[in-house]
Amino acid sequence: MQTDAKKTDISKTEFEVLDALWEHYPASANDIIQRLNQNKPWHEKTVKTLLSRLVKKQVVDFDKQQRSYFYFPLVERSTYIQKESNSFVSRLFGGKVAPLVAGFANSDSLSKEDVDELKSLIKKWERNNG
Amino acid sequence: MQTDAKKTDISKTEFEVLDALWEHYPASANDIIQRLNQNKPWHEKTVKTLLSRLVKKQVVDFDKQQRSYFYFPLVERSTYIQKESNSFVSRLFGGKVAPLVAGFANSDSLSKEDVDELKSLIKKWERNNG
DNA sequence: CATTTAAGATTACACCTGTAATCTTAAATG
DNA sequence: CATTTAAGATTACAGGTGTAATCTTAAATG
Repeated sequence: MQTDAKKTDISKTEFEVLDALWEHYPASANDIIQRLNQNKPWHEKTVKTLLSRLVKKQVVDFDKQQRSYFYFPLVERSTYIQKESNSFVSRLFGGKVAPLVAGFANSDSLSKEDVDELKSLIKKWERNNG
Repeated sequence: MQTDAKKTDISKTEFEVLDALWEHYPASANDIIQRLNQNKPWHEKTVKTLLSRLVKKQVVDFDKQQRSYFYFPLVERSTYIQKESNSFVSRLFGGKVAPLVAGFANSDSLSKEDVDELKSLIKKWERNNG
């Protein structure tokens, strides 16, 4: 059995393409290009290159319909996000998420909504673990 | 006036070297190498290359003493960390930190200490903003 | 059916990265 | 002073990345 823990990193631009795909799929390359171009003026060829790379990295696949492909993600956004978050918090905060939040609090980047949501999920955590 | 917003990214390995420097500085290359080698078996040459790249990126500088250099960081860890955190949370969570914490809660990656610290900083936030 | 599109595949290319090895040269040693 | 270190500078080198342009070719069109 292969270790298979292939650290297939997704680059920042690849992530943006993947994110547009997660937004709605299956999607043709043109769908994705249109969605992306509402924010970023990326060349069509660039987006297609990124799609190919995502396919090669086995994080996206497609169904062939006539001449064009209909892409879909092979990983869930939540899964990917969680992995990235863990890795980020490990690298910069020794794995503890609270200091990250503290940084936001200290730089006035914490909104009332954030605080409300935090309070609510703490309450939930305490119901389950307290 | 130059835009100067030069996005000089620091790579992951560069960050590890910088982190060892933040731990204690000024420090000679050998100091840093020793500190790093308690965890990672990096070749001396590799660490020196990374130090040079950090200097070129103007995030580290040094004072020359005899034959060797004494390095020191030009950016504060907290500043760097905060920038990276903002950028990360923007990219993956639309800028809201609470959903990131929610992810940790849902994957059982939230410890009692985390929760206590979160409660305490929420209390503080409410004293200042509530 | 012949020709034009247009989709994806292939190629490009400079810079970044991880990971060192080799080169220079001033300082330490004998 | 001559020679050996050893510190940093320079060079290396195979991927990865951002950003496309060109090539192939099946499908749409006339």
